[in-house]
Amino acid sequence: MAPSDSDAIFSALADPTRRAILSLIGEHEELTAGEIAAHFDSLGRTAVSSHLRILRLAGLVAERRDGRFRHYSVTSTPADAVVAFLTSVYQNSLEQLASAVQGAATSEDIPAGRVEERSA
Amino acid sequence: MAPSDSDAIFSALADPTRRAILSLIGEHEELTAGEIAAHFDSLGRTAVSSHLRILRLAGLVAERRDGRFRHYSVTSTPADAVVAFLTSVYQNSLEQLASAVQGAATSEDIPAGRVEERSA
DNA sequence: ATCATGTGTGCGCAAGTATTGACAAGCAGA
DNA sequence: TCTGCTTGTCAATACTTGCGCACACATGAT
Repeated sequence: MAPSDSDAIFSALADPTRRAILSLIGEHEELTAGEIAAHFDSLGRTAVSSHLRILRLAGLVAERRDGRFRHYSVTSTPADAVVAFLTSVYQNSLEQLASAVQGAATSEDIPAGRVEERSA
Repeated sequence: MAPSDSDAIFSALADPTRRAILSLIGEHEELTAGEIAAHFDSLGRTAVSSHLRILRLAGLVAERRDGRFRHYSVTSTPADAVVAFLTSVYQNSLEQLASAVQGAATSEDIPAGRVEERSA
């Protein structure tokens, strides 16, 4: 199964910048590469593009081409691989995981606690 | 106290060998470093030890010293950082995430472990 | 044609990984 | 006690991977 390669997903998630990009996209519905690059102007466009490419190859984001723009959005399925791994390891703490997810899922789409990324 | 550094956790989870070690420990309650190294005899003891050290520093495993043995077990809380990130990104697909977790949470049988953070 | 958006490529630098050799800690036997 | 053996880690080395940057190219709008 190509879309859910655990290795690619976890590797992609390993980089804090990529997690920040993912969070940023998650906040909005769609974001262009330029918008993303503008948020991390400490990084060059090529760096952001590279991260986007890795995220895309891992199946974490989807690309929609609109003219010369490329809109990126988060995909819904990749979390499966992460959850699958978590369930295989943290069987004992799954209740907490389930409650955490449920607590967030019951509220429709409130901006759940922003994940605190590296505070450089 | 830093509630499990997201960066360290995701970095630790990035390596497939470490994920395999984590899964292996998760299957059993406790495993000694030698037991783990025996499972990956393609790796040397030092390599396994390094991975264990990284997992320990990330708070993913706990170490219990028993004579000259060191028993490793998975901790119960580290999933928090992963869940926090997942909820912040995949808000729209949380229902599916919740169902996936619930489906796997039905089989819990292990008493909760204790979180023992060892800082060097 | 000109400019803007976004990506691919090559290079340099940094971080991580596996191996070898050696060391500290602990148990068993004489 | 001391010696021998096992467990597990530390130190140093070499190899591989990955990130970020500068330049150039492809695509699309004016």
